[in-house]
Amino acid sequence: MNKKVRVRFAPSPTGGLHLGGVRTVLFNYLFAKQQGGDFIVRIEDTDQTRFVEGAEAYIFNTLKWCGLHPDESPLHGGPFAPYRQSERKAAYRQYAEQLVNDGYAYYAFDTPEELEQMRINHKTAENPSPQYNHLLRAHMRNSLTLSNEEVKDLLAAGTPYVIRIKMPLDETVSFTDMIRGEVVFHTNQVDDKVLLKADGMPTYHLAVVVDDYTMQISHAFRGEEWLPSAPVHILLWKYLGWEKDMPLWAHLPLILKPDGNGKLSKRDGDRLGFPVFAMDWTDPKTGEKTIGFKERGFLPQAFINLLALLGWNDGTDNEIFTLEELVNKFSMDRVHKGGAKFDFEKAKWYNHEWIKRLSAKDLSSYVLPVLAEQNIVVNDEALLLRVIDLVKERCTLLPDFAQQAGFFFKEPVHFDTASLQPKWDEKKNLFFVELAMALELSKSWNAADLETTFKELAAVHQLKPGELMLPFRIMLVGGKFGPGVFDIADIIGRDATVARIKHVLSLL
RNA sequence: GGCCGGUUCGUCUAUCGGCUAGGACAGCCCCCUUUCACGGGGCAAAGACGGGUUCGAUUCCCGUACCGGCUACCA
Repeated sequence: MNKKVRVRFAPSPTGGLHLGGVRTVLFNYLFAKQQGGDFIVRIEDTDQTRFVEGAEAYIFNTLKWCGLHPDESPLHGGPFAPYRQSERKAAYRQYAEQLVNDGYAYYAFDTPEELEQMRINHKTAENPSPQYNHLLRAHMRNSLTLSNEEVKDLLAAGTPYVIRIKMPLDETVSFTDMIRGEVVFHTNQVDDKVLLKADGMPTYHLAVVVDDYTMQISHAFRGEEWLPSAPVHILLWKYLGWEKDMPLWAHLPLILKPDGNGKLSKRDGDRLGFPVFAMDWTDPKTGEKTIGFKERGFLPQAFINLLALLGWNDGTDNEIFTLEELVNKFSMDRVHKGGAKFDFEKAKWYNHEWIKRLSAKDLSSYVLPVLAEQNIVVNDEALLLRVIDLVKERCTLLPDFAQQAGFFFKEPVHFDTASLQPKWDEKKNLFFVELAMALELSKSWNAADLETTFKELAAVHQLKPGELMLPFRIMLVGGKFGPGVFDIADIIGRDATVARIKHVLSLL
């Protein structure tokens, strides 16, 4: 029997969503949609000390921008509500206690100070991070070392305690990862993770198992950093008696720093000058703002595309995929095992490709705001589309449209006369004076005729068109950029063309 | 330190035992273009190391090295 595919993305609302997070969402989404399954978003907010205002809303805004719509979530509702772990708090304790009763877990009364002391006492060169494990638990204050009476008294007195899993001795825990195959752990090496915290909240370890079970999750995909705690989760599935319902696991490779090594972090983006978060994120406490891919000028299509290809490919040379194509072609067994260093240059290339591919019409809603930044209001849509088609191949990021398209709608504020000055002379000046006159009188107005007029006049003045084109360009657009000059003149029209020539002439 | 994972051009990657090791980004050169792009062509660039298994290993196995992750009452 095949149970329905149900996957979940389970972020904790502690800040902006970064590349790796979005990719995890994406792989979940692609898998779910391909299998005709459900994509669930569950908020893992069991650590109340790390709660960050606005982070949850940010996550949903990001998903919306990416076009990855959840089937169930705290925002969208669903049959397994609530989807916030903080709102499911009451459910976890009974399972933790059931585990204690069944001998799979125990109460631990050690205070944070005692734990710290233990770590200091047992820390050696060979063992820099002592764990609360099968050896050390014998020396700590817990229901394994204390008598039943003592435990009862402590509990009755309201002494703070946590519930820890009791890792079995000399056992082997293994599972088959969809990406990595068989992974084996030895229980002696795993510590007694806290399941239920002193504040009554579950830790991730308990919550993820309980919720994945209750929400009937069929496949659980998460970052590779979770691999070491997998044995705890596997054992919990077993101890809770749910083994046959355990989801299939896949641990996704990490996204690494472009230089050096290590996991990509927000800091790396700041340091190297590229976004790491999907969208702008402002920390409500510090007011610190971190730029996102969206605001940096990426198209969601490109963002999704580049993320998908970071660790996955379809086996062909194709690198450009729509979301729909990804849904069709994605497969977990083609996901890489190794981590990938993030390359911002390649990321930009994806965006450039998507700008070139999208129609002017599709691009216009992204270009309009860029132009509005420069106080340009476009009310001629046909003109806008024509301009976009003319310049889009020159735009890598959306803000590039400001320079490439702005001068079609507004006279440049700055003219690069410095590039003209050195080679400027009276002959050229005269040419442009006459060009302005000729253009004012010309009967037709199109790129081809403009070019003819221009070249004929150059011949009359015994000047090479080549040395006049750049000046002309600078007069029309302000600098050494933009599409063909005659196309520009054609579009901006007679009045603007003549006015800009005269204006720059007056500057020289 | 221990445990787990990983290792093909600078980077992302193809290869499911036959390879003259392919593609893409970045780099360099040429053509197109009297801006910049786009487009076209080309150059340079890789299997961490050592053992096996095999007619044959980048591909399978083992070891070593290196890189990464984890090692919290954080996720």
